[in-house]
Amino acid sequence: MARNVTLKDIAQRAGVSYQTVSKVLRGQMQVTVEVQERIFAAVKEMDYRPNAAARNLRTQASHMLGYSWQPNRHYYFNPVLEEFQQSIVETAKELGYHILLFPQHEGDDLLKNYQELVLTGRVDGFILSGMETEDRRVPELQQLNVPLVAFGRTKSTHPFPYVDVDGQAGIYQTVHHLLERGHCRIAILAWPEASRVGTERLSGYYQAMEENDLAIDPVWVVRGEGEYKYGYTATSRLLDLPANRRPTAIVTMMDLIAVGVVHAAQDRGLAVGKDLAVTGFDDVPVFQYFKPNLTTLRQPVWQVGRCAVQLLVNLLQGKPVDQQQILLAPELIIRASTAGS
Amino acid sequence: MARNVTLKDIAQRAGVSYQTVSKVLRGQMQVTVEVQERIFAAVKEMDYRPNAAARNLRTQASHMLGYSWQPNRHYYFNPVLEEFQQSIVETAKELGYHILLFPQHEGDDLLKNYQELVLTGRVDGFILSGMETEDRRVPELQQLNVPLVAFGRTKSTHPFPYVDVDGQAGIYQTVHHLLERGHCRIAILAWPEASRVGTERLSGYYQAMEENDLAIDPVWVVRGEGEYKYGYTATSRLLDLPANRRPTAIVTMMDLIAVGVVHAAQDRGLAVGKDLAVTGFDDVPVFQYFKPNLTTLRQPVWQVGRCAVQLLVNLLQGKPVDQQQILLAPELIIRASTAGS
DNA sequence: CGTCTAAAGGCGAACGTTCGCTTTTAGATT
DNA sequence: AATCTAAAAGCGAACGTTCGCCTTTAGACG
Repeated sequence: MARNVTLKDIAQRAGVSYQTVSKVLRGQMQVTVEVQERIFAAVKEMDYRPNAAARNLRTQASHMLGYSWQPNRHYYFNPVLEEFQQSIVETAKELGYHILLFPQHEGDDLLKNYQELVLTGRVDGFILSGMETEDRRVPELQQLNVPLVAFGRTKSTHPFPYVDVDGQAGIYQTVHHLLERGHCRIAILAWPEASRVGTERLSGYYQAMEENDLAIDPVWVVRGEGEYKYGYTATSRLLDLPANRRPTAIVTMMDLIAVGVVHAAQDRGLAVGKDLAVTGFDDVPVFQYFKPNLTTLRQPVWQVGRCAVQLLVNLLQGKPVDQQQILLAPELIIRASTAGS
Repeated sequence: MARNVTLKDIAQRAGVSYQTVSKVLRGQMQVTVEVQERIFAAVKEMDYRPNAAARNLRTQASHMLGYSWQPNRHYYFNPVLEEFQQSIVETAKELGYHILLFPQHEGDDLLKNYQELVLTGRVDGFILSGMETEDRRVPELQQLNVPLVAFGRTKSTHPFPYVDVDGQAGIYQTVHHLLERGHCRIAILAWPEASRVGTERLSGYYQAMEENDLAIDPVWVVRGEGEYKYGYTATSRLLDLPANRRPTAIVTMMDLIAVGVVHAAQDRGLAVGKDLAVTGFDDVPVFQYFKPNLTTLRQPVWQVGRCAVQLLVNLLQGKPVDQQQILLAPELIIRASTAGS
């Protein structure tokens, strides 16, 4: 590979000192028009690019952001990963940053891995996703004094910058939609009590039901873990209830769970959308090939990525930020699974 | 953030010159046991990490690999992305490298983007995936003299290092399996003639059929583009054939296409697995929730990632490599969609 | 006892920037 | 015509490494 073009090469050709070239290129210095033109011409002709390592060394910043997510331990199926990655890469690029990949496996020694990246100066800050209720990453990074922005909140009392989707508003909207369709016995497959996201979404359900003065049978609120199977078994139990307590609609917090619900209903000969309404969460693209198509909440993943990167970069550059905690509303997509009869 | 610990800090504490510390830490120099112990003790106590930017500047290498893939332009659904990313990150880490994210959108000015990364010295080489038959990235990167390893081949006559899955062997195996199950009218939904991968996989079909002295009705070999819809419409046409020419098994090159096939068959009241055998390609995890489960070819994605990174790093470090073109066999996973009657 | 040798460690320089201060130049002001 | 001032450009130093060569030291040998 040919030796790289440096500031000195440009300076020589333009007949100025190399420091002047540096300043002119970054707009830190005023020079006569001729000099400026000579410099820009030389840059163009020689195809000069500033050396990243030298710049990083001098400015003590890498212009790299680490992106950390927690891979699903069971199998590879992360509906928002690709979209999110693309949005953060694109936004970072616009702001002059790059994204370094940094998956965080179950058993990994977190602290050590993060230190490795931070103390070597390889990254300036982190974007975290796949947040858990009690996420170890947040306190540990904060202790290291590393700027971070998370996609999602934790239970932590210590405030930190995040961008999240307003699950409460989303579920509220969903339940509202079902009420409009005439349902009044609505069940919800929630998550364990310890789940922060779950609890918050559930409150959207309570809110909508209360606003319409509907009594909630305690058995309609199911708490449980798991995905497809959870949806299937929980639904079987709900459908075993006597007719006057049996729900006519089931709200879930994940498309895959909703698919479990659909299958449980179909296995009993029920027509989903007609005999039973079902809703999901996430709008996973591939489920468009399931019948019936799912009414679901689409997260504004792209926008979350944009906000997160913008926020992080502002923090890094010491710019004032108006909001360190951002909440975005999901969009209700109405499809056949709640079509009504 | 506290000032970073440097070689000089360690040197001072250990009572040697900082250059000596550098050499000892990298095993380039022999010193007395006492000195060595003093150095290691100081490193440990002060938690020293070499500064990446300084090291990169001096060694003219970034120890970063760019990972470039071409996002699906229609929607986000890349079954192997996450697994592949994790395998390359893990392998890179073992070899002292990091992965920089670099999605390549449709309309992007390739050359400019790559130059940006390479000429600034931000990455040492590239891992490419999502290869197209005539992939512009390969010649352009080669012209820039940038080391690369691809996941997949192109039609290019110019040889380049790649790791790929042996689609011919995979389809051969699949057809062989169907023959054993007693099928002899086997159709295949191939890709357009221009597709390199498609043509190669198709040859596995011809090979298996010929070895068993089976005549191939030309209408069984369908060429077409698209995904789900292609599977659906092509199947409808095949099932319209008169009984003595109608295939009893359909081989596809993608799970999603296979799902289209399954739906087309089911819509005519056929029982897939019994009346019609169907096979996919990729073993997309989420299709385990489709009925019937698909017989499919699982790509050794993790191993591909490992090989690709190892190969690239060897090339970068000028180590001798025995094989620049690596072919790995996919694994046939037999499930209900070819169960037989 | 002087000389040679290898091992142990030191030292200057360079990688390509950016930063802050100094010098030169040209034009305006007294 | 001497002085002042701001604009234009230059210059040395530093960021934290690695590299190659040089110096010192101690022990072996004739």
